[in-house]
Parts: sequence; C-alpha cells; structure tokens
Amino acid sequence: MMNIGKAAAASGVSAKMIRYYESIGLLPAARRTDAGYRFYTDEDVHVLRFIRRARDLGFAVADIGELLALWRDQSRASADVKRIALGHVAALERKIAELQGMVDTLRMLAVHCHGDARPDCPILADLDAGGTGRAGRGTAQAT
Amino acid sequence: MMNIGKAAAASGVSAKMIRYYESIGLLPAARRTDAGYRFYTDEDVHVLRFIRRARDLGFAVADIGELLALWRDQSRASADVKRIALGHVAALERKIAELQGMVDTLRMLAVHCHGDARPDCPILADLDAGGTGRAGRGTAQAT
DNA sequence: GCTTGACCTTCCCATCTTGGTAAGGTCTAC
DNA sequence: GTAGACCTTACCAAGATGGGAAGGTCAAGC
Repeated sequence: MMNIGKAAAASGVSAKMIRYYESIGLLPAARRTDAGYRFYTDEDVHVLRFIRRARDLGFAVADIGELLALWRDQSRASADVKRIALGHVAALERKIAELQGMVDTLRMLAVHCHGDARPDCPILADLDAGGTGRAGRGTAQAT
Repeated sequence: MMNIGKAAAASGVSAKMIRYYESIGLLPAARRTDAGYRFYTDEDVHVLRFIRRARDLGFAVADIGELLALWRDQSRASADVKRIALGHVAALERKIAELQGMVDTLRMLAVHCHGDARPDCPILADLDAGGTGRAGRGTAQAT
C-alpha cells in the first residue's frame, strides 16, 4: 500500500502520467483513502513498470492497452502479441526509412555547401527549387 | 493574384496550414480583398513551396523561420545554412538511433516468440520483467 | 434579380503524451 | 499547532494538422 508518489518512484512512471493513464482508461480507477488519496499495491506497480517498459519500446498507449489485456489473459495466444509487436516494428521501420531519406538528402546537399561566408548554398537552392524528388513527399507528414 | 485555395493547390500547402503559418508568424499577414479574402502572388506561392519542401525534409516550423530569413537575405553566409541543416541531421540521426534500438529489441524478442496459439511469449515476459537494459530508457520520451 | 454551389472567413475541438502551475486539502514529524 | 511535504482537481502549453460549424462572398446559370 503506497500513495501515488511512492508508486511513481517505484515504477518510473510520473504521478502525472499515472493519473493521465487512469483518466484515459488505460488503468482502472485507483482505490482511494477516505481523504481521497489514490493508493497502490505492489501489483499495481508491476503493471506500471510494464507500461513504462512498453512506452520505452515506442508502443503507443492504445497498443499498450491491447498488450495489457493479453498480459492479463493467461490463455492468450502468443501469436496475438507477436502480431502487435511486429506491426509496431513495421511502423517504426517506416518511420526510420522516412527519417533516413531526409538525412540522405540533407547530407547530400550539405557536402556541396561551402559552409563559409559566401552566400551560395545548395541547401537553400534545393528548398527554393523543390528538390529532385527524394525525401518522401507523400508520407512525410504522417508523423 | 489568387485566393487561398488556389495558392494551396499551387504550393502543396493546405489552406488550413497557410492560415496557421500566418497565425504563428512564419508568414506575414496576407493582403486582403475588400471582402476580407486573403490573396497571394506567385512569389507567395514560391515561399509556400519553400516551406513545404523544408517540412518534407523534417525541419520544424521554427527552423524554417530561420531558413526563410537566410533565404531572403542575399548576403547570408552559407555557413549559417549549413549549421542549421547539419544540426537537423544530427537530431534526425539521434531519433533514428533511438527508433532503431526499439526495433532491435523487439525483433530479438519476436524471433523467440512462437507466434502460435500457445500463451508463452518472450515479448510479454520482457515487458513484465523490465527488459535487459536496451532501448534507451532516458531519452525514449524525447519525441 | 435570384438561386445554387463553391469558395472564403473565424472559432472551436481533437489528436498524443508530457510537463507545469495554481489553489486548496491532508498528512507527518516536530 | 504549525511547517513542510505530499495529495487533489483543473487548466494551459507544446508540436503540426485535420475536422467541422456558422456565416459571408462570389460566379455562373436561369
């Protein structure tokens, strides 16, 4: 039995976030003391650690809801977990490819930029002209 | 001379975003017709294309403000542009490394997951136990 | 001239996760 | 009893973008 500050310190999830996760339904409403203070058990902290770890792996809160449900379900199929994880990996890799495209384009432009006091700059020239068609136009906003 | 819809179509920046960029000061307030409609010149569209291209390269709107100022300044030093570009590249690469760390961890867990109807799942086991210390703890939230 | 449909305007809301802050109640140790 | 550390709720902020409502305007057709 501990209050929210203790649970936060023990789990690595800030008190602010614990309340937030509760408010969006990722966590059930915490039990309260008579004075209205939330209190948590070691088991609750265990769940918070799970969430923290999943966030560190880049899972969105919605995904974590699914993962938690599977975690709690002793009869879950590992295929369900794997599907979520690999779907997430695919999304991460799309994102990486998008960022890498940006990096490649910028590096290419930057090597041709003197980088001195002269005003000539291929980077600005590219932005001016609209580039040569690299750095994914269509999906670039889908961050 | 064209109204906002035409400028949006010609530049690839939505009308919504054009108004937004104006509201945050990235663009000067557009001239208006007597009826209050914004109107734009080909030169304005040129600027919008510049912004669009820079966004596609992942520059934040704040960075684009700097880039625009340099673009307009005929006596700018290319070093200033290069500095912004390379700073952005470094940020992109940090982000890529972070995401790649997540991918590596998840892939490693996923290969050991049967992915069938059985409940045993190393992915959930890892989330449960807190992992082995990969997938950057501290900076994972800095998105 | 009037109507219709496409366009424009502003304003508010939502996303997603996190942090900050303010005003007020509670608990603990002295 | 009081100070200080903690808790509560509620609102604001960020980033960039889309959606929608309510209402004004314009161009084309009849």
